[in-house]
Amino acid sequence: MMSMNSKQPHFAMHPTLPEHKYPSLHSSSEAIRRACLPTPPLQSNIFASLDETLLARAEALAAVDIAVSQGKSHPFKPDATYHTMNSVPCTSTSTVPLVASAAAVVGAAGLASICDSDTDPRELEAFAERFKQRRIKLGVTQADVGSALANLKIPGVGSLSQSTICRFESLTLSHNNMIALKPILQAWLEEAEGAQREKMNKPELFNGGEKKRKRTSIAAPEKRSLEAYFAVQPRPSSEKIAAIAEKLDLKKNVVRVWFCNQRQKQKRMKFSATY
DNA sequence: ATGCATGAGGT
DNA sequence: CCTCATGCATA
Repeated sequence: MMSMNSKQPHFAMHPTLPEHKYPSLHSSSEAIRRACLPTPPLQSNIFASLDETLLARAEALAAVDIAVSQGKSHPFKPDATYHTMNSVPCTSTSTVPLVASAAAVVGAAGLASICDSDTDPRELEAFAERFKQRRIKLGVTQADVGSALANLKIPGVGSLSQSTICRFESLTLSHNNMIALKPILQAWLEEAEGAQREKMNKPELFNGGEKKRKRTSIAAPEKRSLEAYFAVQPRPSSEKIAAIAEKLDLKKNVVRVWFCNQRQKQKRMKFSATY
């Protein structure tokens, strides 16, 4: 009845990304990344047979894990910046569908060519910082930037949430995501600074929804167990997920999503290289 | 700032 | 069912 009718005006976001603008965020880059990956080693069959052993083992590990108190256990480091991740030998020379002439539009410096400098982690890091600094100077919040993006009228680009802007600034997005967003945010920045020079800007607001979504909260003990399982098998089968879900008394889908999110987390720029 | 969730596109 | 980009809700 009222499960999920109208949330927010889903502008033209992901579903309509004109694949002739940015290095198609999906498929291609995926293959490239995999090709560049060092080693996709074991961890598949060894655990196949001993399920129960695995679970027990993992929980035991979890216990030890917390006892030692994060000495080096999990792959995440909240402070690990990605400089060592320069493993981007994938010559970016392929994805440049020349949009040059459109330079007159936004001001010639926006989303034109995608050169090495745009894919360089260091450059992205530097840009993210400059971006935040200038954004603040403009007196604009992350949320403001997000909604203002829709005013740029860039084909295929709609608004973004405060979450995404925040993640961009803190580099907690995938490398590819950073690369795709950079030109857009850069265009906004220039636009905003130019507009301010003249007069003022016009903040954009949109409707207040109805229908709240509830966020499941996984308790610390369960989370520890999940982390332990994850350390041993990041991609459990449906059956294993079910087993884990039952042991931890969580809904199977919650567990499945938790693993998905955990995998994504590992791939974020800030965490990917250092572990 | 970040945890859990959704949906599109791919296997 | 997965990966990825994103977002709502919330600490």
